[in-house]
Amino acid sequence: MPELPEVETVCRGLSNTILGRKITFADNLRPNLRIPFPENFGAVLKNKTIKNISRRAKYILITLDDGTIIIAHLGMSGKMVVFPNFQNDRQKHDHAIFQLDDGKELIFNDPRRFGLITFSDTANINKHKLIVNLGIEPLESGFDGKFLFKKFKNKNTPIKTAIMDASLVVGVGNIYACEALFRSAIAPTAKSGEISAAKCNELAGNIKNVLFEAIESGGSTLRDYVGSSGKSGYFQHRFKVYGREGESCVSCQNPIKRLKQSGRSSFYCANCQK
DNA sequence: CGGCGGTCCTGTCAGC
DNA sequence: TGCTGACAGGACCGCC
Repeated sequence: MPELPEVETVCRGLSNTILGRKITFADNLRPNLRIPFPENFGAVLKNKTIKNISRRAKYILITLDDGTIIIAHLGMSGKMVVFPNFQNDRQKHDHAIFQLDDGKELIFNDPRRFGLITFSDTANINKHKLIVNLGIEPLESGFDGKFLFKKFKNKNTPIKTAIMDASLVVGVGNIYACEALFRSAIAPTAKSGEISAAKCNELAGNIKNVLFEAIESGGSTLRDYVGSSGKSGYFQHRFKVYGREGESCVSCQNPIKRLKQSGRSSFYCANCQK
């Protein structure tokens, strides 16, 4: 999936292309993704105008002129792509379509169906089940070394698992967790409670930097991620450890290793990261 | 409550 | 060529 930089790239792309447009027709092409589509999906959206597009964690929030908010998540394999014309043929795994008053069409496609689309509204969005327990945004100023040091106190959880915990900090997925730990020279298995205040500062800074740089590069494309314009990202060419098992460390030339933590692959340099 | 494993689903790739 | 198993960007849920 898209991690935070990819979702941010999609949001920016959508803002540039569909903001202010009216939805003339919308439909879900199957009853559910990870959760069921809302009842009356098309009827609720018809003739509503798109007033705002934002992001909270990896959720895309599309606010309409009546206060309805479309909550969309791309899961592991989801895409939201704007086409210049209404499409005659539906592609495999197209699950929802939004036709706009300027003739463009927004399509939600998700092979693995780990994504979701549901509704909330401006009065209730912060209380929404999917939103209410989310932790701090990593690119906001409140996310810093002090914050991490405080949260990590007395925690036995491996640092990699901790920074991927969305109730602590959102949007740090497997790729950027690995990359930020490498930049900080911290082993993914290090106990979070044993990370010094100085190292927490370094780590918070590197999480921000790696996310910023990835957003600047239009995200990372592994298999088939594309932004809302259908373009690939470029940050994957700058991975130092992710997906590089057996290749040499860019810093010390020792081979990059891989291990499983909470069911996810962690890539790291055992020599550089302690 | 914290932490971990299983699970949802399809697609791709390596190995035999 | 075709089968099988491992693995993939996420995150919820339930179990200890």
